[in-house]
Amino acid sequence: MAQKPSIPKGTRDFSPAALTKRNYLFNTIKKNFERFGFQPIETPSFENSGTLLGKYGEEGDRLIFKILNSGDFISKVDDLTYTAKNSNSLAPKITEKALRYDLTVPFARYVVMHQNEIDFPFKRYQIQPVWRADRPQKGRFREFYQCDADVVGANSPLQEAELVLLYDAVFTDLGLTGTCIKINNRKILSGISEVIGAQEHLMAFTVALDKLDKIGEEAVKHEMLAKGIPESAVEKAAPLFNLKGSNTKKLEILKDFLSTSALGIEGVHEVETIIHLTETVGLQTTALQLEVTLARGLNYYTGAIFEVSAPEKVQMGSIGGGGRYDDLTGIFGLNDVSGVGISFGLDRIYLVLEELKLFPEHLDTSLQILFLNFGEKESLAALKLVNRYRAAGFRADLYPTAAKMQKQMKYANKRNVPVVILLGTQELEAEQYIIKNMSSGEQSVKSMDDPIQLPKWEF
RNA sequence: GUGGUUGUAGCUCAGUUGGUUAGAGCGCUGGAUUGUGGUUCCAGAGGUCGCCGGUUCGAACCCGGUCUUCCACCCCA
Repeated sequence: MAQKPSIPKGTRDFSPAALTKRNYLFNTIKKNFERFGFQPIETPSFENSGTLLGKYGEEGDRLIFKILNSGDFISKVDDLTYTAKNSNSLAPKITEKALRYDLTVPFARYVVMHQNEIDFPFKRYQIQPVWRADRPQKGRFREFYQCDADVVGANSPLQEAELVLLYDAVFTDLGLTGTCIKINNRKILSGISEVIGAQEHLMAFTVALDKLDKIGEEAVKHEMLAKGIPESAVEKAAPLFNLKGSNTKKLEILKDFLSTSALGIEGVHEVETIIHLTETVGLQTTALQLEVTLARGLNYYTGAIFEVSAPEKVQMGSIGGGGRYDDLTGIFGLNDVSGVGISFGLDRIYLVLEELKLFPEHLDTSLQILFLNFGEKESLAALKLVNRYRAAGFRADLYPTAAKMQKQMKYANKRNVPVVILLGTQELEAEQYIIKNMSSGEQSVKSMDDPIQLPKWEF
């Protein structure tokens, strides 16, 4: 007996049923991307290590899958590095390529490489798998699809507003009501750290602040102090921990709080504009909410930050996120190209739709008609008929062998085929065939000459 | 990367203080039923108890390692 096959942890096979649903999700998102004027691109599964390393912080580098060089790579390593047995110094010498970790950095690379052929502003979308050497958990995999839409070369807040509308359009299309788009601005966060006198602790401050709704106020304060943020600063920031009320009210409080920080006020104005713009157009099913504690990990964001949370009735983290990054292409040598983008967490949205039973019932792209096989002569006639049905746009198939009728019927049953066509010896002689409805058991006889069409009870 | 958790038939799970030949339901195959599926009845196949090693007269059960699963961190979609 052969060894039992397996797949690496954090990876998945997709069955026909699951993939049909996934495709529905992909297609709905794609359709809306295109409606909003985004164009598709694809980039390679793996990039040169240098393109990816150092772009996601130390933590990110650890999670990048590195690809071993081909050939006799080990003999090319100098003795000193080899005998040192240090992974960190050895790895760069034997791995020159790495699997894509996200879509944003390769996109930045793409923009820089193709800057002369791109017409700015460039709106692109990209749906491709990415890989992370993470430890899997529920809704977290080592291979998963990301689904991004970004605009580069336009720094008007109109773009942010458009992206909010795009989120709304997609979730509305999917029938997913009750999602909440949380918005914040990096400049507000910088302004806060400036005002409370913790400028040099901006990162630690935002990371801790981001955890507020998860671990609570006390724990956040504790973490801030532990990270070296002065107690006076934490106390000063305290009023922001419980910022409640409408967006307008929060904006008022922030304006007051940040009055001494030019940067902070700029951020408040940006958020105000985005909220105003989307309110003018109107959101269908999602809510837009200013959330001062929203930070997000990626440190390339410089302006607006978004995060989408699933409807409250389902236990699921964020199902999307994004923001503005002014300097992204800067790391590849192209300055002053502002970008803003959002991302959809496909796997999580899938889980949410599944849990709320929001997938349409008639997604089935599987067989509509199965022709039973009664033997050589009969199947020949059936084959001709199958092709006529196919030409008429039906998904039709002929059972490949003249197996027992019971077996063929069972097969039709299991595959959920709604209609079975019987063309046996008697029918062949009479130049007829029988159409059978598998849910009602109803049958009707048709002549071979009749037009290709199913009775009314079908579909 | 840290700490914990899980693994028995295709699936969901039983399995006594370590004791002969490891069970059930569902599913699968065949038959009752040579041209009619879902129901019913009968029969059958299918397991190196995740893997490797150790303790023992004897291990699915105890111990160690490893892989896997899920969870909490870290981080993130």
